[in-house]
Amino acid sequence: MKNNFFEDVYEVVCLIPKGRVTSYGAIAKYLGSKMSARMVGWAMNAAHTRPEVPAHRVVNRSGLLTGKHHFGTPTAMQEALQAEGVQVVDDRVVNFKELFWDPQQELG
DNA sequence: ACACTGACCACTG
DNA sequence: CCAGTGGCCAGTG
Repeated sequence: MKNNFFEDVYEVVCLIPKGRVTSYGAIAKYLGSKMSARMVGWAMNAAHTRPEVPAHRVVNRSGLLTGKHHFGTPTAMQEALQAEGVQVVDDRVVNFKELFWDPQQELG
């Protein structure tokens, strides 16, 4: 695989603490100008090939579970989050602002 | 090489 | 709050 690209995204996603969430844009910023939020979303599509990647912890900038349709079932993402103690209502992370985990801030 | 798409984001009015 | 616009970069037909 020449796409290290994905590996960088996966690495950051795997670093997200349990019960916390982050956004595509935050990951993009952390990885640098080489990455854009759209690319992160695109990379997450390939995350299906990496079961170790907690893709459910990645939501859009408003805490909306935009990627839920890419999981096996429509409720898989929500249930995965709730299983970690993250409350989800109407496809949106409750208290998202508090649970938000910024890699740029937390890692360096 | 061209056009279109995509789990997005920020800015403007 | 909502709609429109531009940017981002790689994949696909």
